[in-house]
Amino acid sequence: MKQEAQSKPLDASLRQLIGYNLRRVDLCIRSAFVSRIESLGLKPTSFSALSIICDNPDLSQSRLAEALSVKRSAMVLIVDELEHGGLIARHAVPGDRRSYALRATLKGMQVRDKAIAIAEQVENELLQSLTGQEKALLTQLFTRLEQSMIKTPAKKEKFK
Amino acid sequence: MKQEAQSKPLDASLRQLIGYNLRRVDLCIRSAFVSRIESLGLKPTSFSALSIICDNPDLSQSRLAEALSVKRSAMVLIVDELEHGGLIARHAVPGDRRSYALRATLKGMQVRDKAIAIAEQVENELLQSLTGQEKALLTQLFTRLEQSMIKTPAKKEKFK
DNA sequence: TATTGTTATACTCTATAACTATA
DNA sequence: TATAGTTATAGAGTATAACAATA
Repeated sequence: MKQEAQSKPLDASLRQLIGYNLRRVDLCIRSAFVSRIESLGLKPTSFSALSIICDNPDLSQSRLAEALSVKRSAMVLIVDELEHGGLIARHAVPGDRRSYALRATLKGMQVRDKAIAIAEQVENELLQSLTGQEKALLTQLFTRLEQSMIKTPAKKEKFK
Repeated sequence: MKQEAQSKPLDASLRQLIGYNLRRVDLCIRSAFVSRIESLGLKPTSFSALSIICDNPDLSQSRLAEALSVKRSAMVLIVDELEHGGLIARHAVPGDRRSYALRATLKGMQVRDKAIAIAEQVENELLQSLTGQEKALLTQLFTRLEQSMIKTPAKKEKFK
C-alpha cells in the first residue's frame, strides 16, 4: 500500500523550507509529549503555565498570560484547571484586591518535576539521531533566533 | 511596564527544552507567514496542499490527506477552498469513479510560486541572525530527524 | 468487503468584547 | 481612567462516525 519510501516524498519541495520542517518536527515531539503527560493531568500549555508559576512564585495571571503569549481570558481556564488539580493556588495579594498571586503547591512542584523529566525523556528518544553537540547547537541557534525575532517581528505584523 | 528584558525571563527553565524553543520559533514564523499569504487566499495548510498538488499532478484526496497527516474528511474543505479559488480542479479518473485526480490550474501554479517566494522571504527575514551555513545545518538536522522519527514514533504512540 | 469522498457533529484552543471590582 | 480577572460568544482547525457510490 505504501511505496513512497524509496522514491521522492510527495512534499519534497516543501521540505526545502525550514518553517515546514520545523512544524513537522514540532507536531511530532508535541504529540509524543501530550500522550505522556496526560496521566499527570497536564497538557502542553498547562505544563508551561505550571512550570512558570513554579519558577516565579506570586506571579499574576496577567503576567503569566503575557509570558505564554495568551490572552488573559484564555488564561482563566488554564489556571482553573491547575487549581482544580491541586497543583497551584490563587492567593490574595495584600496591596491589590484585583489580582491573584499564583503559587504552586507541593504537589504542583512534584508534578512539574515529573513533567520536565518526561519532556527530557521524549526529547532524548525523538532526538536520538542527533549528537549531544548537535542538540546543544540547536538550543543555541533557537536562543539566538528568539532574541532576534523579538526585535524584528517580520516588519510590524502582529506577533503571537 | 516591561522590565523582564535584562533579568531572567519568566520561562527560563522551559527554554532548556528543545521542544519548547521549537514551538516558539514555529509560532513566530507561522504567524508571519499567515499574514503574508492571506492576500493570496492561502493558509498554511492550503498552501501545503496546493504545493503538493502542483508537484504531484493527478493525486487523489486520500493520498494528499496522508501526505499532510490530515483526515480525509478534513481534506474535503481544504480542497474545496482551493477549487473555489480556481487554483486546482478535481478531474475524473478514467479507471476509478470513486476518486478525483487533483491538478493545479495555471493560476494555481503561479500562486504556488508566489507563496513559495513569500515563504523564503519570511525565512530570510526571520532567520537573518543565522548564517547560511547554520541554516543549511538546520535543514540537514531536520531531515535526519524526520527520517529517524518516522522509524521511532516514541514507542508506539499515535503519530500525527 | 474495502475504499473514496462526503456530511454531520463535536471537541479543543484561543480570540474578541463586554462586564465587575477594584485601583 | 486604567487594570485584573471573569464571562459569553464565536471562529478556526481537526477528529469521529456514519453514509452513498463504487471497487
